[in-house]
Amino acid sequence: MKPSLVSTLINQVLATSSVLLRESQRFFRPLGVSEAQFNVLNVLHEQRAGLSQRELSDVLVVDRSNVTLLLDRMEKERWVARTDDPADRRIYRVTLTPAGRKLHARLMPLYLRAIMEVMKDVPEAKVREASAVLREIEQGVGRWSSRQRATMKNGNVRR
Amino acid sequence: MKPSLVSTLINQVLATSSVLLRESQRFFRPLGVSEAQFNVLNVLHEQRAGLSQRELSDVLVVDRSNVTLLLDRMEKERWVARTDDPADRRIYRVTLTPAGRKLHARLMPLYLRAIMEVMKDVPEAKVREASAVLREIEQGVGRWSSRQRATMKNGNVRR
DNA sequence: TAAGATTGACCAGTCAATCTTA
DNA sequence: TAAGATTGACTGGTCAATCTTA
Repeated sequence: MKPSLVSTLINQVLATSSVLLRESQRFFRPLGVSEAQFNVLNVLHEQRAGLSQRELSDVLVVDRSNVTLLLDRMEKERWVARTDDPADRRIYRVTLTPAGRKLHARLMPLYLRAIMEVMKDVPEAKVREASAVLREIEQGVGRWSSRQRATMKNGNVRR
Repeated sequence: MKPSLVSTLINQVLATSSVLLRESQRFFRPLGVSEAQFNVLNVLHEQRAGLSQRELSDVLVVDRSNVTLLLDRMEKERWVARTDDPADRRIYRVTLTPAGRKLHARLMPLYLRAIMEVMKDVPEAKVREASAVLREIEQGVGRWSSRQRATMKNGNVRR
């Protein structure tokens, strides 16, 4: 495998995602939410019982500290609620409010229509294939990352 | 084509890129640069004559205003230089300094080794295929975006 | 008029340090 | 000790407005 090929794919992933992020921001902005907030709506919509902030940060692949600020803004808009967990007082259960559900119900069809429009020329088999490769990359990065951390912990010796 | 399939791929692109960004930040940080700065080094390395900030923002797919700040920090480290364009006084030609080239030469092999390690189990054909699909998505988004802008300009009438 | 660069206000992400509770 | 949430300092991204030059 040639390094240039691999490098091209990595760059392509980053470029595509950067374009996706930019356009989805432009798409959501006039609708009153950010792309990150839409993700939160999506995740919580599937989790009627709510999630802890820690769980949210894992699903969203962002730092815990960032979830705090994201939820602060969404709580101010009354789209999500932090309620105390009855069993563990360290934890908030984060849930959608009725307003949050309503917002999600309004945005989802618009979003789906837009991405179907974008992808209408790509055959289904290719879509499946690409998803699978990306998943492999994600896992590869995960393995690489844990190996790195292990190396660091062991003292990172040079000789 | 089912919307859920498309939606899955989009989410996968965003998740993979988010993991890539996070890990490459952790990778570059101890080396003294950010991921965005490494990209700048890469782009300028291929362009001995230098680029305007506008051209840089197009290649990097970021806003012009952001290039200003990025270069401010890199100029302070003496990795890049802004020189006046002899033909157009509005423009800076941005080039790598010798220190910038040296840094690039030091980082590139480390980076290539890391991504080869990450991708070593993915067959070459799949890598090519995935690149192609992502390129199609990127183009699809581009087309969608221009159509949106055109619609906005025409007054965005409801009836 | 338009195009390149900058500035200011904002959102989103990271990390390191701290507080509270398990 | 460890885990969940928060805070503060920082980078990186967007947009809108402004300044200078074409």
